This record gives sequence, C-alpha cells and structure tokens, in this order.
Amino acid sequence: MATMDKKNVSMNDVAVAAGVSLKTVSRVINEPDSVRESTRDRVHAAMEALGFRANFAARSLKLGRYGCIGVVMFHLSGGAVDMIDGIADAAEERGFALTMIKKRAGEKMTLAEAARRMSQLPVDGMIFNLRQMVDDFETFEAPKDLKTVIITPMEHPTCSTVSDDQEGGARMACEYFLDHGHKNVYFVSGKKESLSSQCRMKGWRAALETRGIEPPAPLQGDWNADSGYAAGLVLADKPDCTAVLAANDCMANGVMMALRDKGLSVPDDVSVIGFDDELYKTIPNSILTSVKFRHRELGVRALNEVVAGLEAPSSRSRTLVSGVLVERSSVKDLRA
Amino acid sequence: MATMDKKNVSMNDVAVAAGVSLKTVSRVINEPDSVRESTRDRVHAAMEALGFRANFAARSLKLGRYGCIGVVMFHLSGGAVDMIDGIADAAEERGFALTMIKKRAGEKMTLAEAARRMSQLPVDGMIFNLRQMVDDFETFEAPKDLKTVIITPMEHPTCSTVSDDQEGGARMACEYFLDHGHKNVYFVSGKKESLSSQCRMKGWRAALETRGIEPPAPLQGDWNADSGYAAGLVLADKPDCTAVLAANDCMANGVMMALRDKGLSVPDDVSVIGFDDELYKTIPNSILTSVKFRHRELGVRALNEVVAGLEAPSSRSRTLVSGVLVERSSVKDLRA
DNA sequence: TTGTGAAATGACAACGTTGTCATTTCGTTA
DNA sequence: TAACGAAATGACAACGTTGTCATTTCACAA
Repeated sequence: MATMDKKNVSMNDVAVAAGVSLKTVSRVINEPDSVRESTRDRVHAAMEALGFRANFAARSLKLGRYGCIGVVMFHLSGGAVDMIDGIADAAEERGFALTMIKKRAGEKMTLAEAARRMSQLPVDGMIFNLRQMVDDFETFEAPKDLKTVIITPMEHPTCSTVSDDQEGGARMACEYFLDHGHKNVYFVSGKKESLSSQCRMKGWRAALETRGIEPPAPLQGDWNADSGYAAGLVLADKPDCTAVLAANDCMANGVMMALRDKGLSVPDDVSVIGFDDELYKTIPNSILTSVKFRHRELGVRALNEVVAGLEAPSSRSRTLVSGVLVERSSVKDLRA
Repeated sequence: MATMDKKNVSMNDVAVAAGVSLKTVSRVINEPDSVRESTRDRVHAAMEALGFRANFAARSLKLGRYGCIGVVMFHLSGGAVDMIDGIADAAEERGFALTMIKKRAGEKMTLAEAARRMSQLPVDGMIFNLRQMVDDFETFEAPKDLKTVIITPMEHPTCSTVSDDQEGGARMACEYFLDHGHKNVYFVSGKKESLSSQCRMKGWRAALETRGIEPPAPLQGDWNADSGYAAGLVLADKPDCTAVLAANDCMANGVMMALRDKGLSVPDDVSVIGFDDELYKTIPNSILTSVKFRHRELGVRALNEVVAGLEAPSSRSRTLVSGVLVERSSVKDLRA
C-alpha cells in the first residue's frame, strides 16, 4: 500500500526484498513456469510492495529489439484515422507498440530524413504514410536493418509498398457507368498534388480508353464541395454528360447540388459516383453511389508486412487493397 | 560508400576506426565543441564509413529518460486527427517523439490498465485521450514518476486535464440565439455515452436556465445526419420552435433538410446552429453557423502540459480551450 | 538412508551508452 | 627553456536487464 518513494525500483531491489537472486526475479517475469510457486508468490509480493516496473531501456538493450514499430505521417488527413486505427490494432495484436513522428506543416521531409530520424528512436521497423510525391522517392534506400513499408500507390524499387487500389477503384466505378449503358464519363479531380487524385484519374482514363472512348477533359477540383459545385455548373451545360465521377464524396455532392440548381435530376438526367462513402454521415437519405476504400484493412496489412519482414528487412512486396463499390441510387440504368 | 554489413556498429567500433577513445566519440555526439576539429572530423568520417547510428536503448538507460511522450487513444474518431496533429507538432518542436497505444474495439480499458501498459514502454510522460466515461476515473492515481495529462471535459482529482470548453461553446451558441431575440432553443444530442454530447447539452441547459427559460425536452440523436433528419421532422411540428442547436454539423444538416422538406425555411422560419464547423466541406455554399473547437490547439496544450510537468509529475492543472462561433446565415435576428 | 536425474536457483558477464575523474597535450608567459 | 593553467582526451564504472553456465535443492527409487 504505502509504496516507497525510492526513485527507481530495480529487479535487484525486488530480489533483495524477496530474498532471492536477481535472476530469479527475471525468471518470474519472463518464464514464470520455471520458478516454484512459493518463490513466485514471494517475488510477486515484493514487486507489488515496491511498485516495481520493468525498465524498458535496459530490457531493449539486452534483447536488441524494442517491440515498437515506427510510423511516419507525411500527411495526416481525415482518412488517416481509420488507417492508424488498423495499424494500431494490428500492432497490439502482435505485441507491438507504435512510435510516431509527423512531417510538420511547411517542412519538406524526404524519405531519407524520415528514416534518419526514425532510426534514432526505439523501433524495429517502420511504416511511411506517403500521400504526395517526395523528392527522393526513387533513390531512397531503407536502412538495411530496419524493415520499411511505404503506404503509397507508387511502386518503389527496393521497399515494400501497400496501397488502396485507387486506380482499380476508379476503373470499377467507370465500368459500372459503362455497363449501365453510359457512353461517356466526366471526371472531377481532387487537388493536383494528391497521389490519390492522380491515381483515380488514371483509372478513370484507363477504363474509358480500354473501351475505345476518348476521355473528355477532366475538371479540376480541390476536394471541397464548392469546387464540385463549380464543376457541376459547367457539366450541366454539356448535353453529352450523363455520368460524372468525382474524386471524393464532398465534390460529388457539390456536383449534385449544382445539377439540381440547374434543373437537372440525379440520377434521371445525370448519374454520379463519388469516393470514400462518407456522404451518408452528413446528408440524410443520401443516394450517392461511392467507391469505398478499406483504410483500416490497409493499416492492418501495412503493419503485418512490417512485422513479417522484421527478420528479412530487405525483402520486398507489393500489396493492393481493393476498394468496394457501395451501390445506392445515383446511377441510372440507360440500357432499358 | 560500401558500408560494412556488421550487425551493429557501436561507438566502440567507431572509436577504434578513428583511433580515439570511446569517450571521445561520445563527446563528438553530445558536446562537439569540446573536441578538437581535426579529431572531430576523423570521428565523423569513421561514423560515416561504418554507418554508425546511436543505440536508443543504451542511451536511454544511461540517461534515465526517453524523449518520448505516450499517447493513449481511448477513442479514435474524426476530430482526433487534428488533435494528434497538434500533439505531434508540439512534441517535435520540443524534441519529443510520440509512443502510441489504442484501446481496441470492444475491449474495456480502464485508466489503470492504460497506465500499466504505458509504463512498460519508452515514455517520460503520457496523455490520455478520453472521450467517454470510464469505470475508474475517480479513483485512478497516475504513476508518481510519470506525468499524466487527461484530455477530458471532466475534472480529475489528481491528474492534470485539458479539454475543449464544450459547455462554454454550447452556452455561447445558446446565448447567440437568445441575443437575437429567440425565446427558446431546442437541442438535438449526439450519442448518449459521449461526453462531448453530454457537455454540450449541459451548456445548452445552463444557458437557458440562466435566463429563466425552461429547457424543452432534448431530442436524442446519434451524430449522423439521418438522426438529425428524424429530429427535424419532429421539430417542424412544434409551433414554438424557432431555434435548434444540434450537437454536431451533420445532425444540424439533417435537421435543416427535414425542415425544408416540411416546407419551412432556414433561417426564415427556424434558425439552426451546429458544432464542429465542417459542413462547408460537404455542402456547397453552406449557411450553417457553427461552434468550432480548436482541436489542434487542444493537442498542443496537452503536450505542453505534459512536458511542463515532467519534473513535477504530481502537479495538477486544468486547461480549457475555448470554442469559436463561426457565423454564417442560419440564424435569423428576431429583434427587428 | 543413499544415489540419481530433474527442477530450481544463483553468480557473473554482457548489451552500448554517458558521467566521473584522472591523465595527457597544448599554447602561453615568465 | 621551464612552468603553468586550460583544453583535450582517456580509463573505468554504472545504468537495469537477460543469457550462459554452474550450483543447489528436490522428489523419488534403490
């Protein structure tokens, strides 16, 4: 009860209090079955009385590992929450904690810089969450003793990567339009520098070209509803526009509002698909069909990849987590 | 260039390579000015050639501190991103990294349990992000050598706490209604177990009672737009309802849509205020006035509080970060 | 009782740093 | 040139664990 105020209680202190050797205390912690029950109880009692807590530094020093995975957030946005959630849950399940650093606003952090900083911290491996291009992407080489996984849609020459299949998701949405009898699909992009936006655009373009359709000029947005609205006003005047793919749900909503304000109906006049499936949170009875990525799963995969590669840091793999089309009623079937 | 593949390069290896003593290498790292330039260069060259990286465990063991702050996420939701962002930036600014663990879905984690787990990890202090009530809140005592800050609207008997001033924010919104000539304010709550929702409701109630107004029965929502819509349908039928405070923007939007569907106009017939100021992202030309909390600032304050208390873990303080009313046009002035 | 092998425990070194204190080297002045 | 104080460097212990290997204790059979 009245725990002593001694600065740090070491295993040695516990050993003395329990009348056993240092090593026996160590055993009680790491291989309890190898010590007699009566002894074990005595040690536990001593630990309790003294308020003993194992010293992380000493343990790690001896063991040569930390039980921590480093996470570098180059970018911390809304969708990142679910991903962190997946990383954290998977980490815990496998007995790891997370050590996190973040690129600061305005700072220009390269992969090399991130690796340098991480390798000063208690980590056995690391995950880079990279949503924008970075200068040294191609040339970067991870520390040979630190398994490194990059979350990014781009392929990396030496590191393992994990990504949503954004391109595939966009292709899926496009084909959904085409399979419903639409002859063309317009595209509203997100911010130019965003890799997600670039990949979604790439998938859209590829899907159209595969069917021999010339993609119309994409409309530039910035992820927010207002930019979608602006795009929608433009699209409302195009007679051949029956299908719009917006790079996220907020812009899709903007497009829909603009169409409505122009006297057009979704889906009767124009069909719309978005990304991320989050509109239902904000719009009651939302009808928007949307491509949803499994960010949580993405995080889980990334962490598992790191842990799997702990023994062979130079191994390399590429994981794509597919998206899902959440169907509602914003796409009209023109085949009737 | 051709870095050796020796498992771990220690300061001793560097010392041998540079022809100096171990301690000199240590000095080059920690107090470069105390070593002659020529020697320093030689050591640096050796470090480079061997690919030396300081061992975190050994350093921490000797120093008795880690340079890491633990973060326990009892709850990881959308608003948490900005908070983490603030924590991470402030941490970096002060030379700390973050070690993070998370309550797993379904798991019932107490403060004591969180503290126990954290104290096995490399941390000098910790932050608990607590958005729901927890069993041992009142009885919990933080480890005496680990400064602990809890992010929660509740006051804690022994730990420092940091919180948005949710109650004050709700009061502010209510008074804004009343100051604009409204005689009463209806309230749509979030999920029952959410402390945020509880505090916002408390502030709403207090503001009305202060002015001698009997608060009407609050409507129960669940944060999502659909529940707001349901509440809106009910409110549309109440002739005395001129003002609605919804516990977040999504529900506020639901309320507005329901009112519109019932033929009522916002703000001409009914005025509405929400919380979090995020509707503009999803709704073009959004008119919703909203109470915005500075989550980033909250994170910064929490981290600073931990760092400030590192030397005196038992100190205790309470910080409230005020909200801001972002005015748009969803509130009608009835005083005319 | 004694002998035996297995189970339980202990002594000691080692992990890679930094602090303490002693020693060497240097530049300056007498 | 000698003497001196300051600057630079080094030897060694210590931080709190765990691994190795030796030793003691135990339960059981002879």
